[in-house]
Amino acid sequence: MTEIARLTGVSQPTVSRVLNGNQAVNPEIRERVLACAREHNFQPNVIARSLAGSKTMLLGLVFTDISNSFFADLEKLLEQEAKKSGYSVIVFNSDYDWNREKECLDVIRRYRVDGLVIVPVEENSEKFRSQMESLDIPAVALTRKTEHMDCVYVDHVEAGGQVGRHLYTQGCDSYVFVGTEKDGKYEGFTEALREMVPDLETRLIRIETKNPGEIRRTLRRHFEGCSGKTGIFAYNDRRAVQIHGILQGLGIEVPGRACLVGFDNTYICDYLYPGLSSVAQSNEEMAAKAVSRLLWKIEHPEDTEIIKEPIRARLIARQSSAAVEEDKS
Amino acid sequence: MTEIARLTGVSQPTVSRVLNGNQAVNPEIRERVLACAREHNFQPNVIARSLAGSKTMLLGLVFTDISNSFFADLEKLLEQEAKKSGYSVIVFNSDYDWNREKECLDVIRRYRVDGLVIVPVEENSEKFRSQMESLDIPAVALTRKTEHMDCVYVDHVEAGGQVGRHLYTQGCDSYVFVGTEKDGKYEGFTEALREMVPDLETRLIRIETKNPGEIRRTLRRHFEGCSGKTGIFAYNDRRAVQIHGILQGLGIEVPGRACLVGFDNTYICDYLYPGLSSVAQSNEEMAAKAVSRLLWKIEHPEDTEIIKEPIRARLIARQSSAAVEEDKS
DNA sequence: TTGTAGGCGTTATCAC
DNA sequence: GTGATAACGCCTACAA
Repeated sequence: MTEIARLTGVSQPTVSRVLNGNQAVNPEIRERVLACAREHNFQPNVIARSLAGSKTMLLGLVFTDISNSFFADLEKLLEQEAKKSGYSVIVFNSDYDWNREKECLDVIRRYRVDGLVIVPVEENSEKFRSQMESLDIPAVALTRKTEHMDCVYVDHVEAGGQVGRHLYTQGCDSYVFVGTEKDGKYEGFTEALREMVPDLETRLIRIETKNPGEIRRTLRRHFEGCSGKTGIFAYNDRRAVQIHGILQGLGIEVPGRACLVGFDNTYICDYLYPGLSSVAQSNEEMAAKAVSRLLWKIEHPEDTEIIKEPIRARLIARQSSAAVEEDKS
Repeated sequence: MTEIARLTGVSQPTVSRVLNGNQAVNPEIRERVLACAREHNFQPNVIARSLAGSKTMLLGLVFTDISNSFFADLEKLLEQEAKKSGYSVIVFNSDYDWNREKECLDVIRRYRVDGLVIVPVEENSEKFRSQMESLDIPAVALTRKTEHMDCVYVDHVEAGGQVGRHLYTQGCDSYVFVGTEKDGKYEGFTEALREMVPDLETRLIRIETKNPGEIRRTLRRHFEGCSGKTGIFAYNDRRAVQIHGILQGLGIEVPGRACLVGFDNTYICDYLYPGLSSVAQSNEEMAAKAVSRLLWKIEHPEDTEIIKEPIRARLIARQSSAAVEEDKS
């Protein structure tokens, strides 16, 4: 910048004014400066600007595991949204590990980012709460419902309910949930079913293990012991694909004997045969809401209100949970 | 920092020395300062440090599309590697678009990152070359073989050869390549096959479209017209899964009538039924080599040598390309 | 409209 | 060993 000032024979602040479009500058000088800047492909030093201005134009992004394509997709969208307002993102992975998460937050503090979007490892632990408080940076939790800070998340309970009603409607009379008990999807799933299936307890099993052999044995036992149609709900598509493969190996027809529903609605749903029903979360919406809320907080630090923004998911039904066998024309 | 100096009754530069472990400081003062820093959970302002020191401890990462899980995986590994040396990463997506790539590079320049890892949109175009030159930052190209700059990439030609030989060995007598002609995998695949199959031209088709209907028709026609075993090689797992689904829909047994091989060896390979053979690129190795090379260049700016680092992939054979039908016990 | 002066939070280079 | 002092590149007054 000083260099440009020297070359154009004006003072450095004048160059600054021109480049920032501030105030009024002599049109002639403006042109001269702009030309020179273009010629040298001048890019202002954001670091210096940050130091002087106190805004870094950086957003910190902390994921649990960006190699999970669901988060990868979010990162892309968040970056896009941030870019619209001139922000760049600095990205971290906590690997579902508290200590790493803390390390990430420390580094984030060192960089004096203007805001933070985080997928917490343990969203409602006291540890996390106090860490976020001591951080004291505008922040939004993504994907998880938090009590003590702003959050944008998909309503898993409601989504689980959708899946429960769907599978019931497809004529299923026994059910399998693949995932953990603590999952909101499980809660919503079972709640919805209980309304229609009085003796649900005897008709529902839950599979938590990831061990293929164990899953295989459990499913075989299940299907040997019942003749009706079974509705299977897996907590994500990855899991659903695994179940799908195991069912094929066991010779259980989908959707003939088992209706299968996944979660995340990833590309694989269309590629699998039969097409995998899945619950679509609108990542675009989540990313947009998270960033816009964050920017608002950055610009209005006085506003300490905590906003919880649940986003409704929607079930995309495909052949894997169709009531009738599709024709293969 | 000044604050800590005030609280501990020493000068600010002294605090700096303590915190950086520089030089010799009075042990007593050292302890006092460290204690105070810990108490206030002091994190040095990297921005200011960058301005003064001229190192930002930032690496720029430019991907074509991080929502592709292959790149997402790389991002995670790159970040891990960078972190080992105290670097953080600032992440961009070019979306396979020249202009966006240029925008990313501009922003990267503004942040005065110490180094850059980039997956180029068009690795050997003149445009890209000149952009990288004018950037004038230590940089390494990832995934693509570049002539004018350092690169770390998987040897696709060699990998394609492995697949060709494998499918031939499995007893295939006709072949399908799914992907573009310009792909190194195609080159290696056909070269290897040509050595063993004299009339390859009549036994090989290539599918480039992503349209499921078109693919389906092409494959149906192919299998109606030949009775032997067909080897199918898809340029990535995503594509392979699609083909896999279409084959199932057509009632073509895998690996009975068709042997299928994908590329990237993603999680899905184990989950699919039958398990999908695939080529594993060592992302760990790529990430580690890219970062270590980059750090070396950062520390030795005088070294202008260009190093090309091809990495060998390896074929992971699973049931989808097994010579014999597996037993379903 | 433009230039001068001071400061952002560090590091580095001096004297003391 | 330690404390002044001058950068680093920019922004924001304020003065001209």
